[in-house]
Amino acid sequence: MILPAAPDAELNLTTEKMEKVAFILKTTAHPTRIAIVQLLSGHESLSVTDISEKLNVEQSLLSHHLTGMKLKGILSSTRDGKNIFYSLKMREVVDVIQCLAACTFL
Amino acid sequence: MILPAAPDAELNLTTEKMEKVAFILKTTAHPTRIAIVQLLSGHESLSVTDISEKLNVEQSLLSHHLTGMKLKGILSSTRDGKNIFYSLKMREVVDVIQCLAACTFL
DNA sequence: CAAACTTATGAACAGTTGTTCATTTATACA
DNA sequence: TGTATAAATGAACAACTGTTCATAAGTTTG
Repeated sequence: MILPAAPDAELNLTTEKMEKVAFILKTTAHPTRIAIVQLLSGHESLSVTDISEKLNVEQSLLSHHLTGMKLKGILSSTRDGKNIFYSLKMREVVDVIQCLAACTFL
Repeated sequence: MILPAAPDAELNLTTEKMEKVAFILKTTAHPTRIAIVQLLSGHESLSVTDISEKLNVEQSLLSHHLTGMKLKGILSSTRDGKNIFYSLKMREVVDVIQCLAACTFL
């Protein structure tokens, strides 16, 4: 059973975990990548072309972002014919973004 | 009233908010800075020397991290005599780290 | 198989970030 | 006022990141 964190609980991470958390944060910390997460949070999966059109990001640049995020475990992909479909693998990042986005002062 | 996010809720952020979220994530995405947040989550405030000793980070480097985090609104500081005490201003980052840290696969 | 389409890759480059070191500023106290 | 202590600053530099461009690789269809 996973206990929900009490408000303002004291953190208690090992060095290793801090590095992993930093890694995930870093991987997500970019407007385009957040937009990708946001978009995929509302769709089971989308092709590169879909994402490129919806976000208005050029193919090559998007591909770099996508492959990076896949490499780091945030996304997964499968090919269907000519298309490659990406989907959210690490759904927790949605919660993280949600959490920060809920901050009234932003 | 702020509603808690439903599990796997769809994100819906404006471009501006995505940039702000990215900014916060980026500011936090570093093992030392996460360690700082962790440490301060358990103390009202700590001096630079306190933090330096507890985290084993050299004074100047720590100062760079601290002033950066303060500049970006994550920390605040007040002087008391020779010491400068830092404390957590944006407590939401604790929740963000908490959330990610709770991922079982980390 | 050639042409069209979709996505990935790699080189190149600018810009940013993390770190170290030396120096400076601010405060306390003898 | 001089010395000690605490923290900030700035220059310098290596490492990393984001972006563009040109090209390659995989797939479908004629």
